[in-house]
Amino acid sequence: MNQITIKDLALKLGLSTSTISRALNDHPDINIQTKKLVNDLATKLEYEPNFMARNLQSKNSHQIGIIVPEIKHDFFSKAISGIEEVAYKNGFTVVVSQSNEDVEREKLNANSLYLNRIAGIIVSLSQTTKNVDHFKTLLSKGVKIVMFDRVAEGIDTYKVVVDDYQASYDAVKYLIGKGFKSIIHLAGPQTLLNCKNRYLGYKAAIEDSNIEFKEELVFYGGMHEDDGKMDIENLINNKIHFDAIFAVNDPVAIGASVVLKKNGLRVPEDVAIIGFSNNPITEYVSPSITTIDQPAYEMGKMSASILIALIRGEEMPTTSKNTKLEAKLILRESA
Amino acid sequence: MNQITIKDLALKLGLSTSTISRALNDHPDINIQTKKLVNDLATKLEYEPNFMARNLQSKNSHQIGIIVPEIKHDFFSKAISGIEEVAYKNGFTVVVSQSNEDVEREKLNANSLYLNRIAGIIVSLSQTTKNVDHFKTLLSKGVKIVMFDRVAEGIDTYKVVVDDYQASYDAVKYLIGKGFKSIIHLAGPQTLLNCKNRYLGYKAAIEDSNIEFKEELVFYGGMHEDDGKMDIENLINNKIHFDAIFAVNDPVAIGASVVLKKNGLRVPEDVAIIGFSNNPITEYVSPSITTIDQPAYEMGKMSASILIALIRGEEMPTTSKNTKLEAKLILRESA
DNA sequence: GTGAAAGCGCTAACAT
DNA sequence: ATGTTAGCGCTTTCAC
Repeated sequence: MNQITIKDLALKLGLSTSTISRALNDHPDINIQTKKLVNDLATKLEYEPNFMARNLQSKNSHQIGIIVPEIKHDFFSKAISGIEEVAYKNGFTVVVSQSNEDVEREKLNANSLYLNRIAGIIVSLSQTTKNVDHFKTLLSKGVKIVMFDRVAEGIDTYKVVVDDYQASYDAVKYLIGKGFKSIIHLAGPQTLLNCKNRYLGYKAAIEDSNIEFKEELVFYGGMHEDDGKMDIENLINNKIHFDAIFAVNDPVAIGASVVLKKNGLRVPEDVAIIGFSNNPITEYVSPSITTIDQPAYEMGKMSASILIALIRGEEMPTTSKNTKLEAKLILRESA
Repeated sequence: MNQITIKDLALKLGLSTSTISRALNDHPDINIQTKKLVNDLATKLEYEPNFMARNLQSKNSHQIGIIVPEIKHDFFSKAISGIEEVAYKNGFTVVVSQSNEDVEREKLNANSLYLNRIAGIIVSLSQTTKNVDHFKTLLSKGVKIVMFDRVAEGIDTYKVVVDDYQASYDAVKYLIGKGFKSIIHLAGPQTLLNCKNRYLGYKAAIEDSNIEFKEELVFYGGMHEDDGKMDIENLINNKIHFDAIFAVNDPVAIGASVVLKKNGLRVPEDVAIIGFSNNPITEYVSPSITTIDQPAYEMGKMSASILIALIRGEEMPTTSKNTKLEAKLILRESA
């Protein structure tokens, strides 16, 4: 573990550490021959710069912190891959942490990243995050933050989302066009802006048609499979009539589908279903689930590009603080 | 971004930085009143220690690096959660990176972790990793390494696996007991020890029964869905007879299942299938896939415990360098 | 073109 | 119980 340092190189070459440092960093002042000398010895001795020392000196770490609810969700793991892609290309490494849908864990993660003097944070909020004061604090301390997908209102930072409103609007319009009349919405936490927009898109689509909007047909819950199951079980037990479901995301849609089948209801003949995110599993379940594709990988890349520009104080890749990427309806068997 | 440092505290309190440092770290020598004084001011001023400086000084980072093929696989994301769990409890943070099944990327990731003076590395090898010289190099530089699931032979480090041999043996014995006679094996890269053991378990189960073992019934390929598809397509095109499949993992099993269905073959009546890993998707596909459950979360926790003990030079939680956890057959519709 | 010296924030041996 | 000093490995002014 005995690391070669620039001091070692300096000693062997009879030069000063500053010359070594400059040579290694290709500083214009240094004689080209000296540079060669230094670099040759460095490779020969397998010199590896100590990033910790360099970071301490330069006061920033070239590490990007990511906080997502759960990496096991296909959407998030794809987004992370996108972030990694851009990060590596720009000489940044990536630290991933999960909030497990728990605000408290989210706070801990955020703070721990900060203590490690992370260069910036890319975050997608947990379900239980009601307010984002912990991120506002970091922001005020100068930490660069980009939010994606699960973003919050009322925090002044860059955000990368999909046009949740429009995509939801289109999906529900599609259901209406197919003749469905009692379309319920299994909604997510309205503190999350994307969930709110999905709800608003649903509402607008209904109101723009000749159907009466009923708030009683909106059921607010979580974003897991169990939430979808519970909602539909309740509806069936209470004999509430509906012929289509617009779910806030795919797990909820799948949970709903499972319960419907168990109760002898046919999908889509008796009840149609549309989910959100295009999780690969939606293609495998039977019936396969109609859903909305979010460009997860692209969202990750975009978030990273923005964050890195922010860190470097460079020109931003986007004009607006709110980047909206396109999402599109993927037709399958369930609707 | 102007950080409060111990120097600031020292100045305000008229004490030396060393006293502040010791007070903050609860050093026994320090007067209890002084400690209170220091800690109170620290909280008041929102002092946050600079980990980079601390790490530079102590020459280690309290960061654990993870390298997995792809985080989107349920097995790996669960394992990562397990690692995180233990890491956080012990004051370590976690840096995740993906090799994308590419050795070259794996090498880059490993080296980048090393340059960042990571405290240790937990790795599950990529499919394309034929030799592990890059890890041997790190090992010789004193980096602590733990391998899990996709481990290699011929490298002297701690490993956490499932009893792949026994689990495979049991699965194939189960198929034989059900009366299947032409059981093929869709095998993974034999450079990965777990793949090799799954193959050996398959072979032993066959040989221990009254069935002739035929190497022609073993098909070596990758670990993705497409590999399973390709193999089965070829078999069908070449009219090779088989009545059961033991696949090296779930994606391969699912790929096989899809092609069988497409060709009008019934699962399990015409061909039975058993996968490996208990990916949640195996429960959702139709027919659901019989598979072997690996305790992913536990494996992650165990790997992290071992690595941290290794880093701290503490007593090891395991007696052997090879930890084997139990895997068990989960019966579903496909076999 | 190169060197000397200071400092990033923190810790720890060695005083006192 | 507290202070002084040095140093972790690197970069960067300021000299020459």
